[in-house]
Amino acid sequence: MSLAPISSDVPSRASKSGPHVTSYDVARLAGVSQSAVSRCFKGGPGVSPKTRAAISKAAETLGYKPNAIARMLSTKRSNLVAVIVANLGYNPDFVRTLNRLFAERGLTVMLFTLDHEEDADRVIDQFWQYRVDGVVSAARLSERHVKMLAERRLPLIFINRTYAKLPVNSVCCDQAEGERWLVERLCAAGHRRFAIVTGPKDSSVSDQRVSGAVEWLRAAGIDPPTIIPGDFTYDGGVAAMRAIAQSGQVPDAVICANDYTAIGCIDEARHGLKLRVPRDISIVGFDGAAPGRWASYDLATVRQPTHAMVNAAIDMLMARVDNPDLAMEKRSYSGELVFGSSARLVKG
Amino acid sequence: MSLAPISSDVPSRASKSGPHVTSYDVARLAGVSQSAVSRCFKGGPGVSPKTRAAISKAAETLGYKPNAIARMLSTKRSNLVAVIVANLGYNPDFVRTLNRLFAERGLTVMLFTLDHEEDADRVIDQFWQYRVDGVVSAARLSERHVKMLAERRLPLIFINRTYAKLPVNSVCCDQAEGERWLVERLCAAGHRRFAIVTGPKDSSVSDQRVSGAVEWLRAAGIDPPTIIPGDFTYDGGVAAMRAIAQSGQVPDAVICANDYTAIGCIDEARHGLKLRVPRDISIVGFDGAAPGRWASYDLATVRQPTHAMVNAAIDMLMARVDNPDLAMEKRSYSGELVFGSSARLVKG
DNA sequence: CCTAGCACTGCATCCGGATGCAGGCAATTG
DNA sequence: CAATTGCCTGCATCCGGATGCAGTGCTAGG
Repeated sequence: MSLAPISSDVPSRASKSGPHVTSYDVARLAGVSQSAVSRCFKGGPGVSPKTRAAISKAAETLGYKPNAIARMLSTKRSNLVAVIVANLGYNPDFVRTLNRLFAERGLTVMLFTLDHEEDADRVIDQFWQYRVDGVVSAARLSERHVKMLAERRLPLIFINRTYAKLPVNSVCCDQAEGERWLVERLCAAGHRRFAIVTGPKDSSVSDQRVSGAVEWLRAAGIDPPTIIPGDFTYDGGVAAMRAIAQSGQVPDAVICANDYTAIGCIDEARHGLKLRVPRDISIVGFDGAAPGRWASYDLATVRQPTHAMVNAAIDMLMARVDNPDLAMEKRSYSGELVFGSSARLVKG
Repeated sequence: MSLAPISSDVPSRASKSGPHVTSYDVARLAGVSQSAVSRCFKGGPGVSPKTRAAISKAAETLGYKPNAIARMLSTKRSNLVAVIVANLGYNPDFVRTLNRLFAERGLTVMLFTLDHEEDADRVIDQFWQYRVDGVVSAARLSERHVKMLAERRLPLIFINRTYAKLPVNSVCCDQAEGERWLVERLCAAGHRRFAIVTGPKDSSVSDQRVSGAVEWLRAAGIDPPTIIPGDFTYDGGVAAMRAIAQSGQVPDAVICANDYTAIGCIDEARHGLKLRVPRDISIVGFDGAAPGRWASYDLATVRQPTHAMVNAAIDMLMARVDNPDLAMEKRSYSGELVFGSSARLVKG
C-alpha cells in the first residue's frame, strides 16, 4: 500500500544502548526479525530449533529480558494481582501465604493496606490503572466498591468476608462451626457464665464468630453472655478484660473474636486481675496466630487452614481471570480445634 | 512522506467498547484530539480551561482512567517499587510502614519475600521485567546480585544491611550503640556471666549486634560470653535457652539478637527451666517488636525508629530514581532503649 | 518431476498514552 | 493596522512486544 521508505529508516529503531535491551537488539544480533524473538520468548511452536538457538544465544549475550510492560499492553494480561488487607498486623500469615503461592504461579502481588475504608477509592483506582488481572481481598469493601469491580469485570475473591445482599466469591473458614466446638467443649467442662469479646463493628468475621458462639450457647441452654466490644488487637483484649472485671460479674469463660484479643485478655486476667488461667477463668480465641502457641499463652483456639484457603482463593481467582463469566462461588473450610491450656476444654 | 490514507482510517482506533475506556474514546466524545486528553491528564499547562473542562466532563461520563501500563511504556517511569523482605514474620512493621509511606507518595509496592537466597535470581528477573523504578531490600542479597542491580542502574536501598566490601545505600539502626546501652546497664546492675543468642549466620544485623555486645562486654572487663546460635525466631530462642541450660553454666544475663528470640528465651527460662525472670536471669532483645510490650514479657530491648528509617529509605530511593548518579549513602539512626522488666537494668 | 502440504519467517500493524513539531489563532506591541 | 509573541491544538511518531497474514523454502506424495 505505502511506498517503500528509505531503506535505512526501519532498522533505526532501538539502536542506542540504554540499560534496557529490546527484542530489536536481540533480533539484529541474531540476524532475525523482531517477531521471531517475540515468538521465541513466548515459548510454544512456531520457531525452528536453529532460530531458537541463535536467538537464545544472542539474548544471553545481551542479557535480554522481555519488557513485561510492553507485553501487558498488547496482551492485556498483566500477571499482576492486587491483594488488599485491612491491617498487616492482624494476620501476616495470609499475606505471606498469598505472596508465596502467587509467586509460585508466576504472578506478582501488589499489596494494598486499607487502614481506612475511605482509602478504598484511591486503592481501587490505583490497581485498576495497572490493569491487575484480579483482586484478593481480606479487607471489607463497601457494596459500592464490590459492584464497581463487578461492572468492570475484574475478578474479586474475598477471604473470610461475605455479603448478605451481594453475590461475591469468597473463601471462608467456617466460623460458626469452630465456635460450636469451643462452646460445646467449654460447656461440657462445666462453664456456665460466658463473656464474648467481639471484633470491630464492621467486621463480618467477627459477626459470624460472635453470633455463632451466642447461638450455640443458647442451644446449650446457657444464660446469654455478656458482649464486650473489642477491635481484634491485643490492647483491645486488655481493655475488654478490664471492662469485664469492672462489671463486677466475672465469667467462667471468655470467648474472643480472635487470638490477639484472647492473648490480651489472658495477660490482663493474670497480671491485672490476678486471676489464674484457666483455673479461675477460661479464655479461648480464634485464628491460629503464631503467638498463641507460645508457652506463656498456649491458647485454646481454632486454627484456620490458611494454606488451603489461600490455595482455593488463588484457584478461584485464576479460573475467573480465564473466564470472567463463571458463577459466583463460596467455599468454606473447617478449622482445626487447638486444645491449648488457656481454657478447660473437654477433649475428644 | 507517506500518501494520505483513506480519511476514515485513523478515527477507527479504539472504537469498540471494551471494559477499558481509552483516551481516544474520551477525545471523540469531547471533540478534541487524543493528545489533548493525554496532556489534560498529565496536569500542568498546555491545555486551555475550556478544553480541560470538556475533557473532564467526557472522562467523567465514560469513567475514563488512564492506562498506567501504556504510560509506563512511553515514559519509562513505572511508579512501581520492589520491596524485598527475608520473611514477613520477622518484622511486619517495616513492611507495613514501607507500604503506607510509598502509597502516600503515589508509588505502588511489589512485595517479594526471599525465603531462600536462591530465589533472588527469580525475584530480580521478575521486578526487572516490570521495570520497577527502584528497590528497597530488608533482605540479604549476594554480592553478585547487588552488582547486577548496580550495573543495570536500578537504585537499591538496604534497610539494616550493609556490605563490608561493597558500596551500597543503606539505612540502619545503630546496632552497636544499642547493644552498648544494654550491656552497660546490665553490667551496672551487677550481671557478670553473659550468654548471647545470635541470629542466622548470614545476617549482618545479627553480626553487628552480636559483635557490638561482645565488644562492650570486653571493654567492661567481663568474661567472654557464651555464644549460642539462633535464627531470629521464637522457637530458636526456646532452643537456645535449652542449650544454655544443658551447658550446665546458667548465665546472669542473655542478650538476644532480636525480640522474638528473647521472647522464646523468656518462655523457656520460665516454663521449661523454672527460672524467675529477671530475678534469676535477665533477658534482653533488640527491635521493638509489638509482642515485647505484652504484659507477659515486658521485654527490655532497643526499639528501632521504624518510621524514620523507612522515611529515610524512601527519600534516598526517590532521590536516586531522579538522579541515578548520586553517591552511595549510609544513614544510621539511634534506637530507643526500652526499660522492660525482663531484665534488671540500671536506669538513667 | 510436479504439486500439495506444512513449518517457518518477516512485514505491517496493534496495544494506549506521551511528546516534538508545526500550524492556527488571539492578544500584545510599535 | 501590521508584526510579533505566546498559547493551544492536532498530527505523526515513539515506547517494545504480540500477532494476523502472506510469502518462502522444504518435504512428501502422486
